[in-house]
Amino acid sequence: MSHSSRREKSNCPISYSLDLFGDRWTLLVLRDLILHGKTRFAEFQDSDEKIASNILAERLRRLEGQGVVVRQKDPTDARQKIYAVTDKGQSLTPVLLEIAAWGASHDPQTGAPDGFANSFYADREGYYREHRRRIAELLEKQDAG
Amino acid sequence: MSHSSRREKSNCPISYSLDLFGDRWTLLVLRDLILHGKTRFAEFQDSDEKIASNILAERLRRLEGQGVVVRQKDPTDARQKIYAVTDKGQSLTPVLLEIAAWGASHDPQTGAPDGFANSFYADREGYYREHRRRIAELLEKQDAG
DNA sequence: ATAATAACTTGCAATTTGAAAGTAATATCA
DNA sequence: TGATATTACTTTCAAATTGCAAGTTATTAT
Repeated sequence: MSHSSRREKSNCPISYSLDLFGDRWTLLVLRDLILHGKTRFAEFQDSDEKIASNILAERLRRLEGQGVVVRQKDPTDARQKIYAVTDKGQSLTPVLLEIAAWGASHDPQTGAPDGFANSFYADREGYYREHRRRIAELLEKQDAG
Repeated sequence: MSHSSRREKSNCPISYSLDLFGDRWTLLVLRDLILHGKTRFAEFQDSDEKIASNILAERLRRLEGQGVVVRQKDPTDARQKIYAVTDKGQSLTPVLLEIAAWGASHDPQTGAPDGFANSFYADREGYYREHRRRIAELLEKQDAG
């Protein structure tokens, strides 16, 4: 009975999206997965915002249930699970980048790289492409390591 | 002590953004303001999701406090307040449209216009332009009425 | 004058969150 | 091999937030 099931029906696509990630933590987990290439439970817990383990577990369960994330066993260590985004999850990249760009351009103390928002706004498609490259590279290194 | 003040500091631009709109209701209010041209307290209450009046009041107060929204008195009726987005608020349009497009493309039962997501993804900048036109037109009609 | 209306506020029960501690399975170390 | 760490969670419970319903206050309409 958590989340949307008590709410009024709405066929608004924004409302649909918010049923899935309209809370603080879900988008931060997706940020770590999609933008930072994180894959382990403990890695999500390590980020600055310090998500509680019970909340993290619940959010990952929901994301998996909605087909946004998959949970695989780590072949090299049976204690660990590998979390990864599906295509449905990957397609949230532009949402995350817009949110990041907005934050970067309005937070006087942003920690985002200099000129990030401007170069993103100047050529979104180009930025997406470059981002894909960066992440592919990052995950490749992880597999190697 | 509500919202971010108890949280760990993070200089992540996404975290900054979520401090402002990382909850269900704030983005729905912004949707109504930015995408539907709503301007009155009662109009926000009328949307399908049925936000409670105390929550709505609190969210509008925060948005005003953060310079995302302004509250003006209606010159023709002293009971009413006119809510409008500032430039900072307007610049959230791409965030909302990305969220809408994602929802529309993944919700089998979306109520979004046919082909919305595709035409948005095909030419974002073009869509932003057209959207600006539509809203300008809409607000003009409201002033006339 | 009287009744509506608009924009809120208040009170309170119910839900959700967050911090801390605990558990189970596996891996590493001495 | 037995003891100690790790990893990914679960459990517990107090505290914070939410959501309804019912006010309240200041206008405006009849």
